Amino acid sequence: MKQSRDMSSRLSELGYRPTPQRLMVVQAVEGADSHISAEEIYLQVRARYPHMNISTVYRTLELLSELGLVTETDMGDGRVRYHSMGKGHHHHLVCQKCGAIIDVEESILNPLGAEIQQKYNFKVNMKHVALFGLCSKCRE
Amino acid sequence: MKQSRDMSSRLSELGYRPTPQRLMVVQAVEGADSHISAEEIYLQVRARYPHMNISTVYRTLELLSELGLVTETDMGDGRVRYHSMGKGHHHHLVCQKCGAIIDVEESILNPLGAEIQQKYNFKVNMKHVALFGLCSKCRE
DNA sequence: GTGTGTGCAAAGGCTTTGCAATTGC
DNA sequence: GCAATTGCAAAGCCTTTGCACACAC
Repeated sequence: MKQSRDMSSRLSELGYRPTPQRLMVVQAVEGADSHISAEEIYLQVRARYPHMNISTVYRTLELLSELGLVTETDMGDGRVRYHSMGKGHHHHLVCQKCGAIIDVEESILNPLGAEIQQKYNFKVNMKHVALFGLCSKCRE
Repeated sequence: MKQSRDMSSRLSELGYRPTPQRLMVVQAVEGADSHISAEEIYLQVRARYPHMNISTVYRTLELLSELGLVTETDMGDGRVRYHSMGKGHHHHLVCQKCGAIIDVEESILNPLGAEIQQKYNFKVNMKHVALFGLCSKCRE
């Protein structure tokens, strides 16, 4: 997995050890179809490596997040979800009724971001956007 | 307070008792300058009514929220904040560095909402939007 | 060796729940 | 009187922290 190798070397470059635990967390994040929670990562990694500990998962995610290698998004369900920066990002529409999560192309928010930057001198973090509402099914 | 009277009659209309506890929670939400947390409401109400209990606050807020009388917003700090629907709403820019919360006029999101509705048939809940990023001070 | 990283267990913060007692209609 | 509502205490959920051990360099 090329991405993981990148992350691995990225870690050593920055003076962090690319430990097996860290690499397994990285792989889980990169292997996930979509945003993945700490617990999901934990369960996935633990299947291969039973000693894995949930605090290590959290600590690794915190580190990766600080380094800008993964993003954290709160989908409104009381837990944080993680996503690999390397995979390109997009935004999310979260249905408040059925919980469906719909991915949205990134560019759709650009005009809004530009306007907010201009009017409020506020730089919107475009890696961290979730909008809530009602999906097509639930609107019927 | 006119709003509170409205809420009070609203509650009885719908078959819910306008108990003192509920009315005090309503007043606290309406009296707040901005979004207020459950704990802030609790402390405020308890100052006048020492028996008040935090679970009653949560239960009341849940009810008010179901009835569409207050909105819940997660500002990304791990707790939910509440806002009276009667006071008109706006959106928020939350600085990820200093935590500042900047109010944004509601209309700024209208074009985006329209586009999402058209392209994804998803109805964005415009009462529930917070965008994260860096405020002007922290960008320097 | 020395500092970095891990595992474990415990605590932390916010929110929810079970249940008996109380209240309002 | 009866259902709705409250207070209390306990639990629940996700996440963080303290500390001793283990590991890498």
